[in-house]
Amino acid sequence: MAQDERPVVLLVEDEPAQREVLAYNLDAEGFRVIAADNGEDALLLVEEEGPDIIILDWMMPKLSGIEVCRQLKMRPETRRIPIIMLSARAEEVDRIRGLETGADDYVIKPYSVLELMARARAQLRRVRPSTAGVVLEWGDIRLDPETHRVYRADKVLKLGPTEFRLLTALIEKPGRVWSRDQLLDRVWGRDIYVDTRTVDVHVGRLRKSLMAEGGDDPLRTVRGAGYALG
Amino acid sequence: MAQDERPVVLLVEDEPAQREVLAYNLDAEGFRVIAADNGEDALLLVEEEGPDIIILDWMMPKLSGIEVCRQLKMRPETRRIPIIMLSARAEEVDRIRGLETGADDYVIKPYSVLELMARARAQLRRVRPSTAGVVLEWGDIRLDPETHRVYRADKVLKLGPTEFRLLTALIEKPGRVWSRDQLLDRVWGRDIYVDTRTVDVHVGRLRKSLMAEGGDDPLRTVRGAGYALG
DNA sequence: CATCTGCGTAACGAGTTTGTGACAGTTTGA
DNA sequence: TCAAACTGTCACAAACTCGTTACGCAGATG
Repeated sequence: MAQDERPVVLLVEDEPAQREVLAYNLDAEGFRVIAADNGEDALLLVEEEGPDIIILDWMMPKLSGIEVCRQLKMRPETRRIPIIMLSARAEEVDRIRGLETGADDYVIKPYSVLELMARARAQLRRVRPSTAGVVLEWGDIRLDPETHRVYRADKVLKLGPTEFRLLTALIEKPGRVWSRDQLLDRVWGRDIYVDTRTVDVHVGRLRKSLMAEGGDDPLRTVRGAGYALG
Repeated sequence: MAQDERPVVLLVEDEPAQREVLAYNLDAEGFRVIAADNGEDALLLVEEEGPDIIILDWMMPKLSGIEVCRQLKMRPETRRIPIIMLSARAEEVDRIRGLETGADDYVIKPYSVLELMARARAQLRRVRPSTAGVVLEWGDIRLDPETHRVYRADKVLKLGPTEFRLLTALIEKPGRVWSRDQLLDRVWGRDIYVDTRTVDVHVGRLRKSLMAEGGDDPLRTVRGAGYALG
């Protein structure tokens, strides 16, 4: 799942004027917009960019919106991306067809831009509910206490329980140096007896995990004092 | 909670084999099915049961589907019930005629059962948009608290009561990690004494049910912390 | 330079946590 | 009433983590 700040919308519309208006509004709405003016390019962009939602015009050169929709909804790895269809035809029959091909919603031209924005947001909420809790961040490292997930540069990292608690302790006050004893208190618990060298080992393991996908070492060793994040 | 809040479909088809197949699928799709094998009975059942949607065969003894449709669409108290017509004739002329009589949609035999189901759902959504109240969704998993039904990729899953409650708890905040104790509180009840390992077993059972029709494991085990959906 | 102290890390066995099949008791529905 | 479905517990295996130790390197000290 793309964990960029802004959700990515793929806008597929062959009419440049329409495309520009929509792109502008979607951008203002907080989406990152990528666009295509035909079905073939659209399918390619889906693979390359993995958008969070797709807005798809019905009539298009090369590959119709219906066909693009059908193909995307057949593949397991893309079927979960919400698709909103745009059409100039108002007939009820068309509406039904649109739903049949698997489109998640359907807007008839001329539409209100606000309505389309609202529907886009609704679809996005449905598939990718926002984790509204507190997220701790430092640099490109993000730690979500609620989901117990740690990201670096938008990639999910795999940490052991102690590594997770250690990082939580460090990221709460970035830059601050903690002695080994302080860390033992905070991470292991006040009354547990563990050798202070254990801290070194776990800092080492955390370093390795944080750098598993590349990137600098974000942990700072302060000789004679302890450790800090940043 | 209402025991049977399922939408009612009236299935009118004189061919027993066809009727059975459709009835089975409609049931699996979440409809309560009532059936008739001729037009006269159909009209009676509409009065007695007030179905939410009607699937109507074209050719039938006593009173043809066209005639039933026309009569229903003339009466104000029944005209709003969506009607889907089935026909063996593929000619476009028939299609138009069907729509003229007031049918809301039209399916030509041989049809894909899935297609018919999709159209039935679409019609129902159109007339009765808030039929289901809140539906909880995550990815391709859908849970309808009102009908007590769980779908994955549009297929109905069979869950035990505890599995259902467990999934409900998890899907309310997708991604969030719940400790075993929290889950015991939420799913089993605050003051019940149950071993925490029971949670593991039910998570295992839920996993099995969710993956019965294929698909990834949507449940995440967070070692030392608990479980999460996604 | 020789020595000393602190730190990084591979390796390892012990201990913990989790997954799961089996089972007996209970509930549900026909 | 009976059969089927469901529940909670247990036991065992597998997977995973933990803390410790030992050894080598780097900086500091003199």
